[in-house]
Amino acid sequence: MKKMSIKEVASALQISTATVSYILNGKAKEKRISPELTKKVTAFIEENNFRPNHLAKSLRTGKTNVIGLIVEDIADPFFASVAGHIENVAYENGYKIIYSSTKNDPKKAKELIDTFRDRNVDGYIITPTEGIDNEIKYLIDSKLPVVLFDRNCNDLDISYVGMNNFESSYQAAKYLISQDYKNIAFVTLDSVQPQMIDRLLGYERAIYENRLTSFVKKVEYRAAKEHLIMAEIENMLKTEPQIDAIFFATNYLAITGIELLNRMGVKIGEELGMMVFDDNDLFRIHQPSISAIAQPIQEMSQQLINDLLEHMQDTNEYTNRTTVLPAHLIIRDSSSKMRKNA
Amino acid sequence: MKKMSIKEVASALQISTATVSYILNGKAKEKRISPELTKKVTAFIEENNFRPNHLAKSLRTGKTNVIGLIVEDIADPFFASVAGHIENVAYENGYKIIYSSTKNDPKKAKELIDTFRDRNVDGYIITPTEGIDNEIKYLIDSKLPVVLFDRNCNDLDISYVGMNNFESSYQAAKYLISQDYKNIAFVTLDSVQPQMIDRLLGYERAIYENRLTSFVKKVEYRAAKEHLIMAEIENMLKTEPQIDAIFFATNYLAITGIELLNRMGVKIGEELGMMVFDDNDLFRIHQPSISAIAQPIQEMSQQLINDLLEHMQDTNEYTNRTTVLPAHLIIRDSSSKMRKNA
DNA sequence: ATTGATAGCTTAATCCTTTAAGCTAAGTGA
DNA sequence: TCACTTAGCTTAAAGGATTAAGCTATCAAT
Repeated sequence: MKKMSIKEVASALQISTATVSYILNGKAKEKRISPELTKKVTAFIEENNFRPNHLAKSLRTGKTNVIGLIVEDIADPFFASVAGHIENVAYENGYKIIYSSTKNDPKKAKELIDTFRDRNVDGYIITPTEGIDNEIKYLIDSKLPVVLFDRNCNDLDISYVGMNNFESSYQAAKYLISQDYKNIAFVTLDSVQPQMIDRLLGYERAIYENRLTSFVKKVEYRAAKEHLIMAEIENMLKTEPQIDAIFFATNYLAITGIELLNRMGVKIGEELGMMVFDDNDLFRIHQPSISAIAQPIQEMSQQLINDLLEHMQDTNEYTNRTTVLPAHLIIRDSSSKMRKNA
Repeated sequence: MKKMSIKEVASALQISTATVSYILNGKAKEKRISPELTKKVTAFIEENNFRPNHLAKSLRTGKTNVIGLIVEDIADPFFASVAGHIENVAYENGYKIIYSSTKNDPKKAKELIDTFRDRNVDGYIITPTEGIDNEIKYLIDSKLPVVLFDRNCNDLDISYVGMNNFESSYQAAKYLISQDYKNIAFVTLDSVQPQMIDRLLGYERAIYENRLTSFVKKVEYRAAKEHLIMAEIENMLKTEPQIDAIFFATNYLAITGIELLNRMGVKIGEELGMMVFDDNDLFRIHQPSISAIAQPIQEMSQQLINDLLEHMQDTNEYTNRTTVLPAHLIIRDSSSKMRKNA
């Protein structure tokens, strides 16, 4: 059973395809199609369950009603959650989402942007990798709606939604200090990503302001190499036994770290304070529970998709905006003064 | 800078669009285009960075190279992980993925299938909701490649990939029994989804085989209603104090349950054995660590996308297959005899 | 010289919509 | 009666590819 075309609808009703098209697109009045005919056509379409061919429509109009979502890794709960939120709003507005993961590989990121261009997506949501500014600039120059997310490209005039990494990190570190921790280590990725650098700087500012010593451990993250990370952290703790708290710059570093500490028999909270960037069920449920900086996922997603929709609606009037949302500092047991009782 | 069309390529080189098209599609030899001309055209295309319009191509050929992925919730780590695996393989084969979440709402699921049809996706991966058999049957009847996932529709002749819920549940319950737990409660959703029923039946079989008493608690899951679930579980534990182990039928039920038990001060592992369907970082790291049945995500995803690709490659030769993969029973501290020392 | 085959292309229909421009009949005003 | 409007459509080009069928020149064989 082949799909019906607008042509068949037209010939069945002995009218032209233009008329059908106008009616389909709600331009009946504007094009002065009589209400009677409009009703007749609508009824026929309903009855025969006719659905216009989206491809032909897109070819003609240049609009696909598809949003391209390029994230670091769709399997990461953070990005998956964003994908979920975005989807809700997008679907309400008639947009579908096509996703892909860069795995933080600039080459793959470039390919993805190219592919999405080829596919004529109407708008882009991108977590940029390093060295991808040119591709993004190219999109902007082509007047294509783009919103960056999670990481900014400082040199571009473009919409961006993210959180205040520097400030949150600074506040979190300050909180640890207020709890009388004196030697706070910062475990982060060996990365030049702006958000990672901001997190580090926020920590360092709090440390310097309080005339404390900074202990920064940069580890290289590679899938399935957790034991290497553990070794590095263990080594740091042994070399610098004065460390009394650890601030993890990411979720998965913390998970690896917690596993190590459990294995080492170090009592989190009592012997070692802890703070983590990016919350997780695990941190809430762990005993003792672990303090975290929760990204405002819901708010960011909402802003993201709103910006993009607005941009897609009127490409000319839209002006870029940078939205930096505050994170939620969630204080739990791992960073309380509990350890003093030890 | 408008995008170049095949027409412009042709006229620039003073040849016909057909020639260009044949060369683009690797049919140069077959169509006896001379190697010189082929080279010339390839060079021109390369130089001017010409990329054919995918929409036009799709309109003509009827192929979009897009796979529709319909899951319960893309934000759920399980489905997100599947999405990640599928993406890898799909992209290698030139397919893009468009996703959406049913939220287990049959009405939404139907709409999604319709929308994907409208968009001419080449193949479908679906976690069906209840009452959606007709829509899926319609897809099959239209010779569209579909692979079901996670939950089967028993009445349809269709490819399916899932795990052995009954067997895994049975084995897990048997393991608990072997550890001398005598009163094992099963906490599950009040759902008629086949995989949930299988999990329950697996548990019950192990219970009956060992002449034990079954304690089944069915709770209604609704977002942000965790406290209701907690109340129900707490009530059960108070009414039936003889319960010495809990088997949670899903990940998030267990997370809620653990939170409650921590709050109640019940010592997991020592006072109460525990087993969970569907693994999670949390269960590995929790102290004591919590036993779980890990879904074979990687294997399922691989099978899923392979089946679908094969089906899409030759719709006629392909025959449906049902793949039921074994789960991984991961024994951790929460279900060892440790409690006997208490 | 004629036929046939083959290499090496081209022509033009087709996929299905959208939409600017045009056409016809009826009604209005002078 | 004639010129103009207006209502209510229709015509046909365009969007950018694919592909069956056809065309021409060359060369070999008879």
